Amino acid sequence: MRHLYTFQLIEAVARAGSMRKAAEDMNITASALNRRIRGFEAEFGSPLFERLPNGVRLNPAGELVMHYYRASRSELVRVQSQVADLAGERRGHVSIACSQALLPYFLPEEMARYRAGHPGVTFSVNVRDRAQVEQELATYQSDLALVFEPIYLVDFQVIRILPQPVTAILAADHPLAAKPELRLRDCLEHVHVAPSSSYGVRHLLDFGARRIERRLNPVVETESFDLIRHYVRHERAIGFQIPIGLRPPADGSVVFRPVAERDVPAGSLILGQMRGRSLPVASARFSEQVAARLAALAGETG
Amino acid sequence: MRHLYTFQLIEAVARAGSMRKAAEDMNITASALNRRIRGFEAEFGSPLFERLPNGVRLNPAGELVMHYYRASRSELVRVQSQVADLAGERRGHVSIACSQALLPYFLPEEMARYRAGHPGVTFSVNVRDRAQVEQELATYQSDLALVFEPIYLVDFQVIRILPQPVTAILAADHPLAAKPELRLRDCLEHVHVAPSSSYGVRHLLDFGARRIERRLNPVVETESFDLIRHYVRHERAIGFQIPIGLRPPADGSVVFRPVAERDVPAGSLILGQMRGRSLPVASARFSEQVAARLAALAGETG
DNA sequence: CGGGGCGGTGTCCGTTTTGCACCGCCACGA
DNA sequence: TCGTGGCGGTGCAAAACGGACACCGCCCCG
Repeated sequence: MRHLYTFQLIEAVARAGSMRKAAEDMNITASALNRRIRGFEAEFGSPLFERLPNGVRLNPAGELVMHYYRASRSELVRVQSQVADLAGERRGHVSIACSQALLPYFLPEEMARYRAGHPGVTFSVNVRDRAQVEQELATYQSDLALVFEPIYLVDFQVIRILPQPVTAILAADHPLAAKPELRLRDCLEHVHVAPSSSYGVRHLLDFGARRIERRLNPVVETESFDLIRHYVRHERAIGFQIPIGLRPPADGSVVFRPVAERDVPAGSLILGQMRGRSLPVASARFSEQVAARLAALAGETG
Repeated sequence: MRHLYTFQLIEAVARAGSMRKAAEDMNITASALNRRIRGFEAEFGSPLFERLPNGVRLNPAGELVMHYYRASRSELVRVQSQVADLAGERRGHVSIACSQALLPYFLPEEMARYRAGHPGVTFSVNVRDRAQVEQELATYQSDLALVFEPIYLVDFQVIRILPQPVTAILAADHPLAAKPELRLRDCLEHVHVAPSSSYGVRHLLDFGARRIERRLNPVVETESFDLIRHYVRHERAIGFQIPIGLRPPADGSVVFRPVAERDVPAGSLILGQMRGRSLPVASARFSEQVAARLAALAGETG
């Protein structure tokens, strides 16, 4: 939309940290860019950038303006999607920031189910750290977040919570596989593999271990839940994951056992959005579907 | 702000109902206006107006766009006022839609008190019908509403309520002045003057009268509370008003007596804003001051 | 059946914006 | 210490954009 072009330029400058670089990114000359920025600053009534010897940086006023721009832009695409909706087009786009555990089963199923009813709707899925999620929403890069144990602050608005106990993954012939529920102490005494510390599951495990004055000692530490899941087939190790990311394999070679909640507290899978924002129709509908599904899952187990 | 100029034109067209009239209002030619509108429609992806033989009218898409524009514009002035605020300027503007009863004492006092601390802040006060208030807020023409018995719907967000019993105004030597509280029946048997039916006080009186199967029979019916207040000095009549609009005159010629609440229910004076909107700093601060004052008044009487 | 008001278009022209060349400034490194 | 390269900013000419004017077809109404 052309009426936001100046803001687009401002954003580019803020991102590049220099007018010349931003000008190149936006395929205009530095002088034209410079003039637009100064023009806007004059019209707005206050500078948006600190001029430094080696570039520029947004000042507080600039931050506010950028916030206005992002909100404004997202609001506009919402209006456009509403208009498309009332023209009966049923088109739209949903962007989701999510945790890795949602990738194998939950999200593909939900997206396919939604697309079955709304073939015009497209999706983008961004895997994000539990710490990055809030900013992802705040900068309007994603409409929805579906995250395990997010570190959430004021701007994060919870739509629905699903408790997820930490679950151990073991080979079917692992000695501990006989028990219906595992104690953390037992797990730590066996060879185990764990996600790296930026993940919620690891956070909960570390918390539980500290309580009994023990530490995790993973033989493999990785960012990939996939790797963990497959590793337990090769060495008799214990992996950890949350139920929503797990389905028992057809051959029965791997089994899942909950870790006792008195040892490791259950975490929460949270569906959320940016506080106070009204989502585009497609995102709002999809969010309702997911919320309903989470509610159903909560009903099954609890 | 220049980047919203097209929307300004769209608004003018929507208001005028015709491009040519709007063009005249905006001091450009109809052709230029026409092209901007069509240009925007093309860029936006959908027409905003129904073309009728004798003009144009906003279609639903256009309504949505106008809403976006108004929200966007108000958001921008909010950002500007925030920037002014962080520059320590303490400037700003507060617009209030209010009922007539607030005009003589409450609002002047509150505005003066606020301006004593913030001399850079200016006010606009719009007297509005209790039915018009919501739209006033929804179109961002006023930031705040301070109204007696508003007809409020979803978009109206209540900040604070102050109960206001209907109060009779009589000459000090009126026969009923001897009683500390008046019954509605007694009032109706005397000569009385009343506000016209669009006012909350009248609404409550009518309601009370219907309950005892009587009707108001005012010898003077007027939109002016001032007129009512002064009329009771000239003929021995009973007028009606709410306490916040009344101060006993120094000469004691006129007295106020509450009407029994079992006859006429107390109404509510309501401070509100548009739901979900974040107000400019000045308006938000003023709203806090008024809310605190209303709370203090509620404490005194209740 | 014509006149007046409406939205829309073709053409011209002025204003605005852009690109190019260049300035002064500052940090950095030979 | 003195280039040197990158930075933001500016003067000037060319290009692009948007507005004004004249005019079209349409429809309502007298």
